[in-house]
Amino acid sequence: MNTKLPVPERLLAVAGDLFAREGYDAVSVRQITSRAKANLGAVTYHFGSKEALFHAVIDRMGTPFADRFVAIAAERGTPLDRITRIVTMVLTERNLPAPAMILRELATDRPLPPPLMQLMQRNLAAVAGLVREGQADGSIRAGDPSLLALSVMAQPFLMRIASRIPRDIAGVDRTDMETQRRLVKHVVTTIIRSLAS
Amino acid sequence: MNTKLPVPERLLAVAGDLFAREGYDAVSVRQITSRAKANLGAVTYHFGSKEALFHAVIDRMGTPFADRFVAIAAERGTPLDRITRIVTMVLTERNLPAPAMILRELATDRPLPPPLMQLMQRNLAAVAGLVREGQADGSIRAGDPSLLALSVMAQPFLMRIASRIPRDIAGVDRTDMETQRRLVKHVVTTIIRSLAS
DNA sequence: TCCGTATTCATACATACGTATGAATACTAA
DNA sequence: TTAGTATTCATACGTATGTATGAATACGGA
Repeated sequence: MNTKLPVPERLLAVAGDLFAREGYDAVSVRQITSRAKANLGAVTYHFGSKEALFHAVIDRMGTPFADRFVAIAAERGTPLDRITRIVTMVLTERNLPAPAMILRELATDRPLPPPLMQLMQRNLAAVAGLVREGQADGSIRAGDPSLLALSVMAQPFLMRIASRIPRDIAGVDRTDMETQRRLVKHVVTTIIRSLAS
Repeated sequence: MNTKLPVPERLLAVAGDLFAREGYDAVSVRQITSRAKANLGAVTYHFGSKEALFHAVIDRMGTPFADRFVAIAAERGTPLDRITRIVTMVLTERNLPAPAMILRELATDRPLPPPLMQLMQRNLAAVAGLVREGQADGSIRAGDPSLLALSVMAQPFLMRIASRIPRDIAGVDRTDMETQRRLVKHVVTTIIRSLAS
């Protein structure tokens, strides 16, 4: 870990990586501080607690993620175009820990961290807005925009983590460039078919 | 926990509940044994280790789950009908811990437990088979059956865990009967639209 | 330079963890 | 009833956990 950066920054980066990959419970404060080349007490000192650091991490990785949603939603193009762009972004962007993080927390009975809730709220609102736009101009079929937004996001989120499923089971392999292009095309086609009126 | 059942049975039941709700790392052997009214050493004695118990739990909850998939796939009706039945089952069945378990493990970088892999393999194979059937009789559009199967399952799996999202964010609320019916209808409609040729 | 605050550091604390141990008890077949 | 195995039980071991403590050091403005 780059020792030039300030300690809280290093902690956020390392913790973000570890939490996203292993989950909150599987990562210890000692792992974080040692990889960040910080003292054991640094988490308590700079963030107050491990949980507070976790929330800060969600915030830090979630804000630019949601910003991308909002930015794409504000671009030019038909609503279906912009939805396609968001879906493609979620599928192809490198180092995008948010989807796995969101799915893991959703799948767990623990109370959702407030920053995670806010993050999902922003993402879904952006997509739901596009759905409403499309419904208004007749390009998207009728239906609850919130539900449709959830349906839209379900596939790219799941496909992203499903790249862990061996190819012989699911036919997904994110490492191969050509396979990835086919995957994006597949997901986009599937989503547009489910949305178009 | 019903003390009439044999200890390994009780351990499987309690551990299944806890692992499904909290995840492997957040559950301790002491929690399991105390709720199962068994001795602390019971996990080691009957299963060998906490991890072995985890695998046994996946196997025990996964087998009937996958059996349902295979059974429905073998029923009468058009392929789209049977896919609809599987999707409805995943969405409405009570006490179905498998989807959350699968999503959480997929979202985590740890090696997938072998029984979980086998479970997904069976589920996806059942759906992919139906897709192939539908492609053969012309009712389902062209496309990689494995990918289409993944696309089909993405929504019910995500919607099941998304019931944790407050209604004002996502419009999902599994507790209300009428809302649930609407949700099933929505998901089924969306999936059929994305599959039909 | 000096002072006061901010940060780092090593270490301690209490608790929790998964597993091992060996004695005690329960059970089953002869 | 007895012998032998299966299971239960309390407890111990070593290690790991998140956080607290107080001394040491670094730093920035007067």
